[in-house]
Amino acid sequence: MEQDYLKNNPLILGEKEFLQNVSIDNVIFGYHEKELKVLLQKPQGLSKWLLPGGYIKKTEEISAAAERIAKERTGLDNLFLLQFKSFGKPDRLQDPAFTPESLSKLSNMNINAVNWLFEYHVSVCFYTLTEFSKVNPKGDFYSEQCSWWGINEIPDMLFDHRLIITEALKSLRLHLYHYPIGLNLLPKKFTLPEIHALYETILDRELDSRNFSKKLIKTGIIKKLTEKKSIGAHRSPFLYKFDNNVYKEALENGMALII
Amino acid sequence: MEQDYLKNNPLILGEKEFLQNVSIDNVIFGYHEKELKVLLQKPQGLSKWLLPGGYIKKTEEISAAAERIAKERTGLDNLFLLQFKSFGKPDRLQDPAFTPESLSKLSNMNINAVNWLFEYHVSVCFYTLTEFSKVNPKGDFYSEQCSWWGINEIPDMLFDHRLIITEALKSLRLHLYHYPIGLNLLPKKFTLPEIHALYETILDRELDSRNFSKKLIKTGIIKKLTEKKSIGAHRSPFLYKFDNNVYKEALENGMALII
DNA sequence: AGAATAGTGTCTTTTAGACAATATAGG
DNA sequence: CCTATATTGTCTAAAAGACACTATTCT
Repeated sequence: MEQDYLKNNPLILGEKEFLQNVSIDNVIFGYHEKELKVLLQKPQGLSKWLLPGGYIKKTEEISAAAERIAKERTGLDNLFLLQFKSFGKPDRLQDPAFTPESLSKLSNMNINAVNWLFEYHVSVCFYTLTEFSKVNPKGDFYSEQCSWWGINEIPDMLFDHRLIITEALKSLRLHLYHYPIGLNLLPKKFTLPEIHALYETILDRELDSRNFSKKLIKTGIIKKLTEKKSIGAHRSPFLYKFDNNVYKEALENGMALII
Repeated sequence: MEQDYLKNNPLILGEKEFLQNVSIDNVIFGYHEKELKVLLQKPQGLSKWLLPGGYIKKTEEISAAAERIAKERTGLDNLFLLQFKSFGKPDRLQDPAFTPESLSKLSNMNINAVNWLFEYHVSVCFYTLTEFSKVNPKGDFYSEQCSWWGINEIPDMLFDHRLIITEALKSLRLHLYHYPIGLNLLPKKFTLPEIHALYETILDRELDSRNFSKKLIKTGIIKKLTEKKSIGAHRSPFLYKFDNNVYKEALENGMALII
């Protein structure tokens, strides 16, 4: 991991290897037991937090760059990243916490103010949603910390990264009405209460369980199994699984789920 | 106009003034009398057509760049441009029709293969919709032609510009279900048959006129006037206008219009 | 009067939304 | 038997969708 990041280190490779004036930022949402969180990093020596982001190699597509960056910077793999918006303002990267001094200290290199990293970068942003209890995010070489933050408790962020998170959340919620989610998020076999809680958490509002089940089942996207899940006490709920064909079709062409 | 473009000419100013590896492309849809068209340019000496696009100055936001570029390259002003997607693949700009020779000929300058213009550019794309009968698009200094093309008769396009048009059209159609359109497109006072035709044209399908009117009026976004429009023969339809407050609110927070 | 287009109403089916009692498994 | 949770049905209101006749204006 660390080797990977050093091997691809923009501070070392610089503008020979990477595109200039464009960058990638990933908003990685994590869900677990009715909690929606977002994965953030804190560079050593800086006081603010950062989205896991990076630069695009001259040889790769932007979507591939987003995946590589997510892996290198957090250790998370096989994320289903969706591009949602690009951000570009001349002063995006001007932040009192991000200076040649802080960056020099962080990297143990001599970074000066005309370094390309301080230039105006247009950031192409992606978001994804994953199960955060199973994954163990690892910060990279430069990150002092890499951790999940509750969506309502975002710490002080560098640059315009708070805005980017807000926009990503908007996109995620809009997405929910047109496309299926949950495949990479719930266990292969899951219960109705589980997927119900997932939707409630993302939308941050209550959904009538009777109406929710009716609608979701009517889309044909989930199939009831004969098995039940045995949880600690009381009644064991039936298990369901996604119908892969319907799911794939809905991902490509959209679906109507008015919840 | 020509002076403006020369003043801002990327071929002359180059990487000192503009961001590298990022560009803007605008998909300008035009509507008039049941026809949906898109504005394309053909550079002198090239055999393929191009979206009006350009580069971002180091001092401007991407949205401002999109507006400036639209104006410089087509003469169109006050367009309501919406960012819809960014495109980035290493070989995006590799096209047998786009070579140092063709560009040299086009610009009367000596452009060689290592010029920054041939590098991998991530294109941030915007689209807009305008009335094409009122506007007289002017090509810029480098464009031999600048003209409207029917949405189903797109000519041979340079680079990935055909894909960009396809994606823009998808976005426009999706947009139609969530946001109002027409304010910059129809005359201030318009008739029900006119706005009906507009929606039918964009969606490329028939909409029952009775149901369409009912739904549109129920949203409160249009108001009936007492005047009628007199068109050549037969019955004169009533005029309507948009309710500016409702329209603005719907633009910001979305609306439900299931048509 | 006739032709062409604008404008509008009703019925049926589907969907949304509100609402709570019953069934079941584990203790 | 008790408790906690899963599951499911009905009613009403609203909306969607199918459908065609009447009104008006101009010629």
